[in-house]
Amino acid sequence: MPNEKFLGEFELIVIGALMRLGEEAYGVSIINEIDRRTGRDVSAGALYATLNRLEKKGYVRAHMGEASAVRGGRAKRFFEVTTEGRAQVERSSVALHQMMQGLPAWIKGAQA
Amino acid sequence: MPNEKFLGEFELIVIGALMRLGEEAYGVSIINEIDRRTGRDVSAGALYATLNRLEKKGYVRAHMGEASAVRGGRAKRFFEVTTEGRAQVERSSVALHQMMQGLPAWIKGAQA
DNA sequence: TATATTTATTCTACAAAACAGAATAAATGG
DNA sequence: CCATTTATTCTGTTTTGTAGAATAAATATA
Repeated sequence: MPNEKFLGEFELIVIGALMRLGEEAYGVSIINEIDRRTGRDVSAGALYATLNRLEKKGYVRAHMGEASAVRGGRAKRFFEVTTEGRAQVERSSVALHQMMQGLPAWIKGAQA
Repeated sequence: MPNEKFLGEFELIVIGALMRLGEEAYGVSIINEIDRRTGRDVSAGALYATLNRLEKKGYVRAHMGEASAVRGGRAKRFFEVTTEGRAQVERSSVALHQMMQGLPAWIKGAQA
């Protein structure tokens, strides 16, 4: 029984943010990136819950940052997408596009 | 506080199927269309639950079909996307694309 | 060196979405 | 009538999505 599941909508958004941020991806920067790109106001709790689930599933990997805070404050936990995670994004991407491609409501979004 | 929510991943898939099927959209044909396009094996229960939820939110509208079954069997319940529903697809589409556009895992899906 | 401040993550709880399988319904051919 | 066919509804569970309070760790400073 091969991999049968697809990523959820928010999971996709979160992984997208990780991919864009690269090295810089941690809690606050992820929240900001999502807000910048989608106008979505994500709470910390919501984000970490999703991040932890994705980690448990092996789609993202985490590591603690150096204690190099410039101004005070707790250490950061950085995240990156795994190869598995990337594959899942592709799977979901394909499914979504196969279903939506050519539909006006979808295309319009694509070029906005 | 205007409309702040986005469609779920499966909701998007289902509405996509409705848009493609047009007049022909009802339980079984929707399940088949989703399978054809995404390889996803959707159970009747899962589909109707989603359809009903979307109806409650005003994103799809339903009407019973004529009693014109060719071979026996219960009447069909046909579904169509509302203007509101179409707008929601667009909203989700924009958000998703803003976040994913340009990422290899997303683009690859688009042209597959 | 206490403690206020800053930055960030974890915890707790709950609502919504996704999903399966059994039950039920309605139609018709025999 | 009753078996068969086609389709929807019901019931229950798991997974995702979400917020807000609590907690943690670091540093500046009184």
